[in-house]
Amino acid sequence: MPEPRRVSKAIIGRLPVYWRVLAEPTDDPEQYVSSEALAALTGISEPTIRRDLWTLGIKGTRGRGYLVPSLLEAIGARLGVDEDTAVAIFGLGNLGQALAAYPRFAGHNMRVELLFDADPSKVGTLLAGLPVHHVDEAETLLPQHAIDIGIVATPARAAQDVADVLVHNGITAVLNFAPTTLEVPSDVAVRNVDLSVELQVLSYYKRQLSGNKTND
Amino acid sequence: MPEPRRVSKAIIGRLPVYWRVLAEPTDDPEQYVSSEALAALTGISEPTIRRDLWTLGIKGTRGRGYLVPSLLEAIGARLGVDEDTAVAIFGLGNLGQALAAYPRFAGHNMRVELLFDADPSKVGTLLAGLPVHHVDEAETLLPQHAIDIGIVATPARAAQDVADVLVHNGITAVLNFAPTTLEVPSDVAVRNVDLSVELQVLSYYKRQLSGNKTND
DNA sequence: GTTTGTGAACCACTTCACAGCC
DNA sequence: GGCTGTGAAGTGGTTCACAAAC
Repeated sequence: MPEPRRVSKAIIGRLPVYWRVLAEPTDDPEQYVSSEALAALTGISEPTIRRDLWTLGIKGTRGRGYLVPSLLEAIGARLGVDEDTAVAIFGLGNLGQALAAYPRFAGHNMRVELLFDADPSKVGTLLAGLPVHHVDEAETLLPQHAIDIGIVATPARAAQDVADVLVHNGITAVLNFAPTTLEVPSDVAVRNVDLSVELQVLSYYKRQLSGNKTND
Repeated sequence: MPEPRRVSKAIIGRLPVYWRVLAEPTDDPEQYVSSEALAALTGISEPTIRRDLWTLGIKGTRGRGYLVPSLLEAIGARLGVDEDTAVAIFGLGNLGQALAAYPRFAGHNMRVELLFDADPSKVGTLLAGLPVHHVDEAETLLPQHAIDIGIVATPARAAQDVADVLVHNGITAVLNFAPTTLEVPSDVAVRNVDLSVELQVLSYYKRQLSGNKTND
């Protein structure tokens, strides 16, 4: 029996959140979790949770909830958390260095495998135990490593060039921290994280909220 | 004349992107920009752009497009980019330090004003020209500074406590980098940036894309 | 009693398509 | 000819509400 419906983009964005709260080790490991309990932990509404799990073909038990281990297993399988994922980071300014040292890669079967920068004074140094390569070497190094995800942490002006190299080497998943829009073929997935965008959005809501007691 | 329709959440998320490409200094400053040109620069579809600007009450000129300076002005006013915004950062690990040094705050009339950490060895040191305070001092220091946005860059286990302090001191905008769901009153805006979530989503799409050469 | 499962209704957002104006 | 303005249509996603199952 295949799952009843197509797994939408919105659901994919929530799966890691479900996985995060379920994978968290608790000192009181409950066998079952209800949509109500999950809603409290994730901030996602109960009906949405039930609909999501139903869409994924995950079966619960009426009166009890969903069996936690099988839930984790099903969601983890969707996300491919058991597969090793290799990451290359481009741009080792403050942010890139922080990313290279990010401790949570390991807990997600992900490992940083290649580091690139354009600054000659950084090339050849070690960062988090890895050598820093010049970005011009990417064209030769990327094919030698089976990189799954490219992280762009360069200044905006360099980001498109990096994206082009990634695309040229068949990488289909890009996490972009540069404040610019990357142009890539439609078969490449890009997620943008732009601090300025987030701050401006918050700035907007802050103004709305401070002057206005009514919500939404 | 007020705008024809309510400005939706989706539109607010796009405004900073419009603003980013429009504010970028170009060596050939065109007077007018069409929805087609904006679409090429932002990756947002033409009909969506026209609808967004119409919703904001921004008028274009048929046959020409939108006048760039007035567009910038109107969008900037919505976002409140001309108002000074003060930011406090909690948690000065690799990420927090990178954020404290982030150069783009200034270009957005934002300034980092308070730094907090729980590590006594960091307290009292200077970071990006600012003294690091112990997080326990937040309760007294936050009221003394008119902080608009709180940034949470602590480990997950400390994040909720920080959020509680922020809420208690009337801060209504929070940018959360900790991999956890913050519980806040409904009149507080929270934006979550979780690296693990982004990577897992990309991991999902990468698997979808690599096995499937046919376009969607 | 509790909690899932799920069609139907609802709501939000995007796109169409073309009239209106430059 | 070029591009905006906008009602109408379409699509996608969320919530309702209650029957079914434990």
